[in-house]
Parts: sequence; structure tokens; C-alpha cells
Amino acid sequence: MKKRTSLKDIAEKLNLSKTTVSWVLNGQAEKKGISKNTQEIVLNCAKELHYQPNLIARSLNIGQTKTIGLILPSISDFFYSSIAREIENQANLHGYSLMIASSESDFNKEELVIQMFKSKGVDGIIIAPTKRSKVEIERLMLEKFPLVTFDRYFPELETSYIIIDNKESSYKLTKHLVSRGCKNIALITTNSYLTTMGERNEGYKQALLDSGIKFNPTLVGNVEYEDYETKIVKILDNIFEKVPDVDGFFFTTHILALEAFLYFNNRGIDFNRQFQLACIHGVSLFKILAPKINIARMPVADIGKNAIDILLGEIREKNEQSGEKGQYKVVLPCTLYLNN
Amino acid sequence: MKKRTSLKDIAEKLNLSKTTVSWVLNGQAEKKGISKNTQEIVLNCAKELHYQPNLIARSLNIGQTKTIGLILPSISDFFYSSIAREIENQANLHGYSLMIASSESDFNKEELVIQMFKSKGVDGIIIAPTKRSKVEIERLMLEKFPLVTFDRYFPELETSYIIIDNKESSYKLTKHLVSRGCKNIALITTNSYLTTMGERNEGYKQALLDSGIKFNPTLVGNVEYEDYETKIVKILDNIFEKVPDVDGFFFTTHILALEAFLYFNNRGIDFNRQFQLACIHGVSLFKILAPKINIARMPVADIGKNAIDILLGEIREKNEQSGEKGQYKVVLPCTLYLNN
DNA sequence: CTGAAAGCGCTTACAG
DNA sequence: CTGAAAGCGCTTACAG
Repeated sequence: MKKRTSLKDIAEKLNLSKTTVSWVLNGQAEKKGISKNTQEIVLNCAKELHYQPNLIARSLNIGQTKTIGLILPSISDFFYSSIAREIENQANLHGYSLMIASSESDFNKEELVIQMFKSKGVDGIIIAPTKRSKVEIERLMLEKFPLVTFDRYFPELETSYIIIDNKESSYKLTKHLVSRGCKNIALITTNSYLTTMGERNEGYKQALLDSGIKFNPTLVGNVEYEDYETKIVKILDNIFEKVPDVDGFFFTTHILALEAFLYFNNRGIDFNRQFQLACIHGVSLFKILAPKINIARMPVADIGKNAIDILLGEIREKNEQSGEKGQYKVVLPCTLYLNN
Repeated sequence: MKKRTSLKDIAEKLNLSKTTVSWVLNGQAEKKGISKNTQEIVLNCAKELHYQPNLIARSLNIGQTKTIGLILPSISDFFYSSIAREIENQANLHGYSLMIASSESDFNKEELVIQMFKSKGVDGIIIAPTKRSKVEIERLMLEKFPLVTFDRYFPELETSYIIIDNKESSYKLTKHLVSRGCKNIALITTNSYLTTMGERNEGYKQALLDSGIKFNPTLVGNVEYEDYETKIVKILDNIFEKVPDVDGFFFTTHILALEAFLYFNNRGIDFNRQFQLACIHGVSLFKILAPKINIARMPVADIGKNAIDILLGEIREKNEQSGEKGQYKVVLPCTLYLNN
């Protein structure tokens, strides 16, 4: 097995020092005043031997890996994989690679992943955190480790974060359903302990309040994350039983909407005709499944771009050891698509 | 800024050598006969100082990163993100983390990613390759770099790979459409230069041949990858114009099917009633969109598990420098879901 | 039962 | 214009 060619190999072959070779290969040749001739020789030799630097060694030396860690609840969720894509693109533009891990909304796994990423030397972490993972997150804060959360955040912690205007979008969607004549709007939501979801629920309530409609707890279906496919069935059954004249549905995630559509379909319910619908975020298939659904579309590209920009900013700050670490809070607006 | 605690810190604090501390912390204490007492002291101190090993340093030393690189055409494609999820889970079980990159089906980007992953020291690469990326792949082969391709493969190269029974599944699906009475089955496919797709196309042709139906090139719609949303419209328009009595559609990917459904929908075509449908792979929404579509479901979990098992096998082989590198070829069957 | 020392492949202050 | 040498934080043969 032929070993990879190293700086040393090139240096020995050329009777130069590793220093010189390193400088040339890192574009410091001019600054260090290496002769044109030497530069050329080194470059040629490197190409010839197909030199690829060992970035591990460099990382150990400079304390940076040019890698960032991305932690998502689940990479196979369409929203998160879209975000991942944006973040990857943006990271690439700045010369960074991505380590990805799914927390499966399990805070034990999340803590393990954070530790692993740190051990493996990522320069920063972007995370859509699970509720309880505060221990490791707080430690990251203490260490001033570059970190940005998105989609979710901890009001009590001073991490940078990027979220959407949850309450406002929910408010507007609900208001719109009311304006379309709805009196009994069901709220289908999940993980209400997340501030993100709490805010969406509040928007719904506030809209009802402002419209003079009494909030009816029976119309709230809180679908727990695990095994939601079966849970939502019971929840919807219950709503139809207790409030037969339900006339609208507000879904706080597209996953819930899709699952509900399956339910309606199985029950033979012509949901597009019978109900006004609204949802936070949407997928292109809604055009077929529910052409008249009202959507607050999340700014996926913006979320990704902001996440990287802020994280790289924090990394820069840290390297310049400017002492204080800033906190960047970004609230991005959703784009509303309202029908009629 | 407090520096992370290192082996040296612990050693100095305890008046022990780095050697001893390292052995204890790596579970080699018994083998090396470290006294129980020393073990305890070290472990406690490590916990107290919240020691987290610098895996970069270890990697540089042992030449392994316990990280594998995953290269996908696009992480936001549901099929690939599902695979990514399986691979991540399997990798985690074996103590590996994942670096992920999207090639965007661009072989230049793919080559860059491969080089980057190698430079960053991944122990092996799992890739769904783009047609032309053979240069770097061949180099990986030459270097006996642990590598497995999935979904696609290169017949001329001796890489390990995992594919599905493309021809057979396509054959059976097409045959089924024929048995349901179809005479004019359109084939909607993409990237036909990929062996994967070539095989699917062949299965279709073979089924027609065996059924005594003449192959009609006009019924073949080859949707190129870039900008497929608009291209498929033209292609479908063309088919309807030239072969108005088209009575069946075989889609070689679920993406194409979904896009076609959008088209049908926009044109007001009641496709579920008018046509027999078949598709390689499916998504749960098909239950609503096209309840009677015939599916050959890809074994996502199996693909992921096999990919990791084979890759880890190759990594092991390489470390044991057993000289020869085996080639593992796995062809997994799809599960057919046929209606009526 | 424990330690001194070399080495993994780079970078970089220092010296000339 | 170029080089010798230390160091990043680990692991591990070797020695005792």
C-alpha cells in the first residue's frame, strides 16, 4: 500500500524544507518572498505526486477544521432536509464542510452528538434543539462555542437563533379562516412545550379572541411526536365526535396536515369542500391535495443563509478572541398564500 | 478563554504520565495492569475537569477518523434523505459519524467533494455517483480506498455496490399494466445514461416484447434532470398529442410520478380513472393521490444497512492490510404492491 | 505497575 | 530568499 504523499515527500524530493513547500502550497509564497522558480518547481511536483494535504494535521495545528456540525431532529423530514441543503450550499461557498446528525428529538442523543461533534473538532454547531438538551447547550454557551439554533430556541439562554414569526403568521392564518366564515376552527398541533409551537398556538388563540370567538379546548388536538400516525387518528376522531360542526383546520406543521389528509381520505371525508384549511409551511403537493389551503411558507433559503452567516460570524469573533460573544436574534417573516 | 483540558492537564495534576492517563481513559487499564486506585483517580479527575478527548489528535495518530463520507445527488430528495437517515443510524451503531455532501448531479462538484472528504480523512465513502465522476472514483479504487456506491454503479469498475433489481421490478410492473389491459404504456424516465435507469427502461421494453406489444419510441419520455418541472410538461403534452389513446404510465422514479400528477391535475385529467399507473418507489401520499398505482418499493433500510456493513468491512480489510480488497455486489429486491 | 520519548503531518515564529 | 525546530494533543512501542 503506497502511502499518501506528504509535504515531507515533496521537500525531500526537491531538496527544500517543509517550510518552503508549505508556504508555496498555501499561497503564502509571495508574502514570504519565495522565488518564482522555486514556486513553480514545488507546484509541479505537488501536482505530479498528486499531493492532497492532510487536513487533519493542519487542523490539529491551527485549531480549526473548516467543518461545521448540523443537528436536526430528523434528516428525512422534508423541511429539515431542505434546510440542510441550503446550509450545505452556503457552507460550501465559505469553504466549510458539514457533519450531520439527527437527534430524533431525543435529548440524550442530542447531548451525545454535541459532545461527539466537539470532540471531532467542528468549528461551530447549528442545531434545531430538542426541549431538554439544555445541559450541553449551556456548556457550549459557557465555553463561548460558536452556536446558532434555528426553528426552535431557548428564551432563557443567550444563544443566537433564527426563527420565524410564529405567532404573527398563525394569527393571520387563523384570522383568514375566520374571515372565510369559520366558527369552529380546530387547532392541530404538536410538541406544545416547544416555544415555537407555543407561539403558534398563541397566534391562533389571539386571533379567535380578536374575532370574538370563544376558545374551545376541545378543538385543540395536540399530537405527540412519537407514533403520531396513530395518535392523530384518535385526536381527529375525538374532535369530530365532540364538535361535529367543526368547519376549519389550522395545522401547525405540514406533517400534521399531510397526516390529516390521509385520515380524511380514509374516512371518505371531502375535506377540501367541507373545511377551510390553513397550515404553517407547505409542500408542492398541496396544489393537488388541498388546492385551497392557506399557507404561511417558511423562508427556507433565508433560514439557511442566516444560520451560516451568523455562525461564521461567531467563529470569526472567537478566533479574533474579541472577548465578548454577541447574540444575534433573527425573526424571519413567512410568506402568506391566502385563497379567495 | 479557558482552554480545553487535555491529557497533559490531567497527568500533571495527578503527577502521572500521559501514558498512564491515556491507557485508563481508553479502557486499556486492565490490559496494561494499571492499579485500581490509579484508575479511579484518573477517571474521577477526567470527569471533574470534564475531559473530552481531542479526536483530531487521535486521528492524526492512528490514521482513522471514525467518520464516513456520504455523497448524494441531493439531500433534499426524499429517497436520498431516507437513505441518509438509515446510513446515519447504522453508522452510529458502529461508532461512526457522517459527513454529508450533495453533488447536485454535477461531476465537478462530486470530484471536489471526494477530494475534500479524503483530505479531511474520512475512513470511507458511500456515494450515489453521477455518471462521469469516474476519474476520482478510479483513483479511489487504485488507492484501495474503502468505497461503496449505491443506487447507481459503474459496470466497468470493481467497486462494491448496492443496487435494486431494476430490470426485474420494471419488468413486473410493466407486465402488470399489460395484464390490466394496457396497450399503450408511456415510459416516463430520466437520466437514461445511468445504468440504473437503463435497466429500468430495459425491463419495460422486455415486458412489452414478451407481451407481444410493439415498442413505440413516441411513448418514451426522457426527462432530463435539470429543470425537469418544465421539461416534463412538454414531454407529456407531446405524448398526449401523438398517442391520444395512451392508457398507462410507468414512472421510473417517484419524483417523476409526483410531477406528472401535478401536470394531470393542472390539465384537469382524472388520471386515476383514465390510466393504469406504475412507479418505482413510492411515497405515502400515493395513498391519496393515486390509490391504485402499482409500486415497486425500494428497500431503503436494507440499502442503508448493506452500505454500512460493506463499507465497514472494507475499512477493516484495509486496516488489516490483508492485501486484496474484495468487491461486494448486492442486488436487493423491491417489494411489489400491485392492485387488483 | 508506570514513564520517557518518538511520531502522526502539518504550521509558524524565529533565525539567518 | 530559505531552513531548523518547536508544537498541536494524542498513541504506543520500548524500557524498567
